[in-house]
Order: sequence, then C-alpha cells, then structure tokens
Amino acid sequence: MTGKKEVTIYDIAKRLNLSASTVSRGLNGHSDIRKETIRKINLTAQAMGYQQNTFARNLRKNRSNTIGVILPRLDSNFQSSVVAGIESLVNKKGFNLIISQSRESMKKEKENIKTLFNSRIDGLLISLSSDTSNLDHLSTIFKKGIPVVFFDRVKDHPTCKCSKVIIDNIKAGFDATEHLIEQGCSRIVCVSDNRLSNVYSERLKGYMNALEQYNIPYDPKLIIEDKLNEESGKRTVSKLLKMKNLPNGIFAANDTSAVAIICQLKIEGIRVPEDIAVVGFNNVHISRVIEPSLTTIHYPGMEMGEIAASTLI
Amino acid sequence: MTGKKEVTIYDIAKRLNLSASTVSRGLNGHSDIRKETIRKINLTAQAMGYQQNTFARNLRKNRSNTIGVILPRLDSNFQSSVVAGIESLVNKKGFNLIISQSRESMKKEKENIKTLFNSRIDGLLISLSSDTSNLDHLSTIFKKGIPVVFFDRVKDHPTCKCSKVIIDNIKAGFDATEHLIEQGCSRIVCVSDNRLSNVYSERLKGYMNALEQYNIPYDPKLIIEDKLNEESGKRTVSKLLKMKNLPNGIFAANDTSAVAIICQLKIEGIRVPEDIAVVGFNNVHISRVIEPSLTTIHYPGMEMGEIAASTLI
DNA sequence: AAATAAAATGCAATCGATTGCGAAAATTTG
DNA sequence: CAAATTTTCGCAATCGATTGCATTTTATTT
Repeated sequence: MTGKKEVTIYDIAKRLNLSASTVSRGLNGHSDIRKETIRKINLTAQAMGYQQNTFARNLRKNRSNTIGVILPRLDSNFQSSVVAGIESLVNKKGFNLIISQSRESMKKEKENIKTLFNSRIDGLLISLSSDTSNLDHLSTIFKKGIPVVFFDRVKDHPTCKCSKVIIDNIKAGFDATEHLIEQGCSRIVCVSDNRLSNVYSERLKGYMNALEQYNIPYDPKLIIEDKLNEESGKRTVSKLLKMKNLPNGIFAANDTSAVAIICQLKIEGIRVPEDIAVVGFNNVHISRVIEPSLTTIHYPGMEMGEIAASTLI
Repeated sequence: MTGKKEVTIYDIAKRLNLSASTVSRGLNGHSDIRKETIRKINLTAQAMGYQQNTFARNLRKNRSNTIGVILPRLDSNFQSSVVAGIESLVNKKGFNLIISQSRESMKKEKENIKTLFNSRIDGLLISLSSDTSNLDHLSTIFKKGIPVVFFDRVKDHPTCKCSKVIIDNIKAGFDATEHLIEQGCSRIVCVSDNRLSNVYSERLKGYMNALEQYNIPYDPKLIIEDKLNEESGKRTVSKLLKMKNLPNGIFAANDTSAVAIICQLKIEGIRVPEDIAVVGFNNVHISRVIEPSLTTIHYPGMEMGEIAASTLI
C-alpha cells in the first residue's frame, strides 16, 4: 500500500494561487496564458511530480491517443518487423500502440476489433487473417469514422475507401517464377494459401504471367493450396512425390513454407537446387546462409510498417 | 462527421426506468441486483448498442486494465515469439497490451518506461536493453507498487524483489559448448555480447564450465565480444582469420550472429562444419534447413511469454 | 484620463462510470 | 398482522482534466 495521492492540476493551482483552468491551459502551452505563467506552472508541476491523468483527459476529449494493430501472428519474421516499423513511428509521434493477433482466424479478428473498439483507438492498422472473407466486422470502426489502414493482407471495402500499404505481389510472384525459369526450370509448382488473400492470389497471378511470357504451358495440377505453415512441408512434398514427373522448380508463396519444403525435400533425398530449385519469400537470414539453394524475394517489413503508420497519422 | 452520441448507462437507465447505479451494477453482475433485472439490463444494453466507456471506468477505478511490455526489438525471432506468447495470454485474461521497443538503448528504455507509467499500466513485462547498467529508471514503477516481471534479459534490484522468467543460460552455454567438444572441437571460440547482460554472461560461464569439465585449457583470446548483430559476422570472422591457428568450433551466443558468421565463413571459403563447426541459438527454421552445419539450442519464446504474463497476472 | 481593444485568468459545467450509504421493497419470522 | 431481516435499488459525490463563456487585468488609442 503506497498511500501517496496523485498530484493533480488542482494541487498545482492551489500552490500557485491560480485556477485549475489556467494550470490546464498552461500545461498545454495554450496561447491565452502568459509565457511567464506557463514557465511557473511547468516548473512547479515538475517539482511536485505531477503526472497527467490520461483517463480524465481521454474521458473529456473522447480520444485515446492510441493506435491499434491487428495482424495474423507476431511470431513471423515478416510481420514482427512490420510491427517494429510501426512501433518506432507511432512512438515517435507520441501515440501508444495496442497489438493483438488474429492467429489467422476471422473469429479472433472479430473479437480483437471489438476490444480495440472498446479501447477507443484513434486509428487501426490491420493485416487480415487468411480466412477473412469480408469486412463486415469492421463496420463499427468505419461507422465511427476511425481511420483504418490495411497492410500486406488487404481487401477492398464496397463503400469505405481506406489506404492500403502493400508490395507489388504480382511482380513478386512474377520475379520469383522468372528466376526459376532462368535457372532452367520448366515444370514449376506454385505452393500458395487460401486465395481469399490478395497476397497469395496476386503472387499466383504473377506466377501465371511469368509462365505465359515464357511460353510455358499452365498446368493446374502444379498449383498446390495449403496452409503454408510449418507442417505444410510434409504434405506438399508428399503430393509432389505422387506426381508422374517430378517438378524441377517450386515457388513457395511465403517464408515459412519454403523452408519447410526444403527441409522435407532433403529428408526425401532430393537435392536442392540440383533436382528441384526453390524460391521463397522474405527469409533474408536463411537465404544468406544456404544460398543458392533458396532464393528469396525481398519483402521490406519494417519499411512497410513505417509507411503504414505514417499514412494513418 | 458521424454525429451519433454514444449510448451511456444513463440512457439505459432511462429506458428501463432505473437508476444509473443499478445499471452499472447490473452490467457488472453485482450480487445486489436481482437476476431478472440484470437480464433486462443486459438485453437492452445489447439492443441499444451500449459500449462501455473505458475512460470513465478507468478514471474512477484508477487502473487501466493494460499491461506494458518493453523489449529490445520486435524484429527478432525470439523476442517476437515471446510477445506472441504474452499477447495470447494477456488477451485471454481480458487485458490490453502496450508494446514498445528499447532498440538496445537504455535511454529509449527510460523514455518507454515514462510513457507506460503515464498510461497507468497495471503491470510491466520487461526484457532489458543490453546497455542497461542499473534499474534506477524503474524506480517510479516500483514506488507506485506496479508489479514487474523481467524476462530473458534480467537484472537484480537491490531492494525490490521481482519475478524473473529466464532459461538456464549457463546450461545452454554448457550444452552448446559440449556439443562442439563432442564433435571433436578443441579450440572453441565464444562470441558474446556486452557482459552487462545476464543472458550473455551466463552463457559464457556455461562455456567456461564445459571447457573445464573436458579439460580444455581456457584461452582468453578465444572470447570475442561484439554487438551480435548482422554486421558482426564480418568483424568476427576477420578477427578469426588473424589468429595463428584457426579455431575449429564457434559458439555464438545469439541467433543472429551465428547466421551472420556462417555466412561470412562461407564467403571466406571456410567449410562449415568441416573446417569450423558452429552452434547458435534459437533459430529453428534455419537449423532445420542447413543441418548439420548449424546446431541450435532451443529457446522456447512463446512459452516464456506465456509464463511471464501469467506470473504477472 | 477616459475609452476601447487585447490579453489573461477564473467559473462552472461536463465527460461516463463507480460506490458508500441510506431508503424502499420484498421476504421471513414471531 | 406487525416486526425483523434480507434483497434491491437510488442519491449524490467522486475521479481529474477540459473548455465555452464571463470577468478581470493590462495595453493601446484618442
């Protein structure tokens, strides 16, 4: 029990023989208050150990000075670096950051939105869960006019036009595929997630474009849809092994899956990249070490976070 | 301008011909209120789209229902998975999470603490910056009796006894070194960071213990201190190359540096692990792919986050 | 010096929920 | 049926900062 009472503006006011209004305005550097008075107020506030009561302020102003972030998962190279970027910018601008994960579940995403809404966030940064089929759960946010910026995993809303921060996923898919083609690959598998997500569907589109440009026939059997998590490696590779003629190239549409696949290929005794070449995403660390077996498409997470945050603010 | 006024408990009270007090208590399931009344209150609250005003509640109760986290950086495999663990538990318990990064700077750590303190957090989870030399900046937190739990990068406070969640770093250092010894390494370099940090100093101690147990003479020249970031690979390797007899094993005390070192070794034409074996930390992905050149000591981030959070709550 | 304009400051209501205490209503007991 | 309990509920103060408007003080002008 630390029975110390908090210092309030009333205490400061009493000490200086002023009114609370003046102190409040002084603390906020209001132009109505004489400079000399402001100085005195700040000084004694400091001396008395005054600490602004955010709750009272927020209650009165009805804003929280807080920005909410929802993303699928924090334990991902890419997403955590986006958050790192967001944090540094948001922090610099004097906002707080509340973070929550949807864990790729629209249901949890919905709950998170509700929580953040109840915390009266001033803005929302969101990267959608892979199974998010619509934006209805955002309606409360939109209705209240809270600014929203989507990043990475985005979706269009019929009426509300929000900013979106994304990379050129079509180009990324194209580049990845082209790289494989240039390495001499002719039968290229594309491993991708639920096509609800712009990220994966666009990368797939890039893949198709590349095939077309290089006159490689498109074979729907070579498109594998999976969850792209750590377990997907086994599943995917076993599917590959069942094919009549093995592919000689794999484009994995995210970072985790590429690694999982390579790992499993090795277990099966398939050489990478001699037998099958693999291109993945955004795994700078890994690619640097095991080059040239894994090529990586760069995906600037921190930068994206900063852009998204500054767009919002 | 969405000019809708918020629904308050007064609105509900009016509608039901009750008092605000009753509505408040009803909403909180207070035992003073008849069950039937509670049901009615909840129903109309729902119907009217009532949303609790956190600011007013917090102001009155003088607590924020929010937990603060400070850690060196979010764009790290390990640390982001700790946060993932923290988030999931904290969220489950109905708290909010405010996150900020110190970026390995005690100065920024201090600022973060101030901000979180002003947000009236109900608890603090902190992993110290590598250059944090004392805990003075936490004094405001301690004085106010806010519970603090340290995780991973911890430090003892002279008077305030806080919980700490850590792995057995001595054992980890020992295991890593022992592994190298068992692989036949005799000259083992230890690459470590600033010894202010328990994490690194203890891993170093484990290293020493292993040497002793296996009767390998300790050579201070084999201890390399560096920042352990991505650039450290080059510096470290160039130091190695200047040695008279090259080491045949390297124990890198964190995840990033191990990778950076391997990368640079390859560039220099040194085979891993044939010429030099490397053991790193917590890089499950990488180690799975490039096994057996990099061995990894497991470091359960998410679990640690959950434990830390539940300890706090 | 009086009148007018401009600059500083104070008054008091407000934001919405919580809670100690007392009052009314319902239930049990004698 | 009245008295004693026990349940339910309402009154009004409170948390601390903000802000429109009124008022006082100071500066400027005639």
